[in-house]
Amino acid sequence: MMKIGELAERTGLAASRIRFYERMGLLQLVERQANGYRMYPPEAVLVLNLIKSAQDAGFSLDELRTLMPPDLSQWEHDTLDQALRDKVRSIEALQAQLEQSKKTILDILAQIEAKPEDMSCASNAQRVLSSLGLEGDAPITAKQSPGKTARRKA
Amino acid sequence: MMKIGELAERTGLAASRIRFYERMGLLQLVERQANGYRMYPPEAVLVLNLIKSAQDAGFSLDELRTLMPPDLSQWEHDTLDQALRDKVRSIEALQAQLEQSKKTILDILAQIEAKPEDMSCASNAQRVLSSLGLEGDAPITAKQSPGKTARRKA
DNA sequence: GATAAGATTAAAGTTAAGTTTAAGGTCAAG
DNA sequence: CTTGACCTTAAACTTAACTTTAATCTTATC
Repeated sequence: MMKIGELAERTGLAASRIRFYERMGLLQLVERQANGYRMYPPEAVLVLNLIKSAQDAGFSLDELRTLMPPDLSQWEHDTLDQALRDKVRSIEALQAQLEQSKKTILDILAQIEAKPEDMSCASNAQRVLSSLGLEGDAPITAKQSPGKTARRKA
Repeated sequence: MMKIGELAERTGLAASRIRFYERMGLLQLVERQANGYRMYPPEAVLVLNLIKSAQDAGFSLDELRTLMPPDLSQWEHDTLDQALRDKVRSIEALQAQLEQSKKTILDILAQIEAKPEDMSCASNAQRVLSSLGLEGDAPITAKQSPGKTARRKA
């Protein structure tokens, strides 16, 4: 059993962040001493690292709250299983999108490099902009729900 | 030349968002009529679509503000070029990270599937958790700056 | 001329994921 | 018995990227 400072040190998370996760219902794995101090079992390190990994994998805290087991022994198998499969699919979607973004950027770079010596920057800019196929999404009908992807890394 | 409503329709962005971009200094490409209405040239569609694409590629509005040309003809070649190259690198970093996240999740799935018939859910949870190499980052020295990656798609 | 659609503004609200602050308890060491 | 490190809480603050609201003006249409 350890106090919050040690848990913070062992996970690399700020103590405030650990308390925040507890408030958000993500970390039930905690007891209180007589003096009010939080005491954590060693598994709390695993759980917090799992939370970190899951966040990096694109899970929001909100998603995690519905998925994380309250006491490490109540994993709801089917829910969890489905969520993991969903997440793999959404990671794959993001990967595809990133690949596309990368291509777009590389295209832009190529276009810029390919600027004719005698062309003005202004014309080149026009040329580059117009040649990118940035015609937009034709927002004719409904917006499809975008699906969660990656968080920014704070 | 078009009014904001048409530009909104043509780009799929809410008018409030277009005004917001202007306030943020991202869209100088706008004039005012005698009545106060904003009027946009057709290129504004290109610029906004470029902003959208760049956002999807992981540029923050802040980054974009320093990169977007005020009038389509002042691209600072070297700055822009470098920013694009940087962004490609950070996209590649995010791709690698996503690949890792995906592997982790697939590992977890495999572990869950591999649960021995006679093992309790609790023990299986323990087994899965402990076998993931979630040992944390050994936050011994400094935090390296994480580098910008992808935005969430709103 | 009334109504409605669409434009304007400033200012306030929203969400996520925390951090920071203020005001205080607890505990080991000297 | 005081100092300093570490713990507690509630509440306020932060940042990004917008949206919403409220109050007003313009323009086109019936």
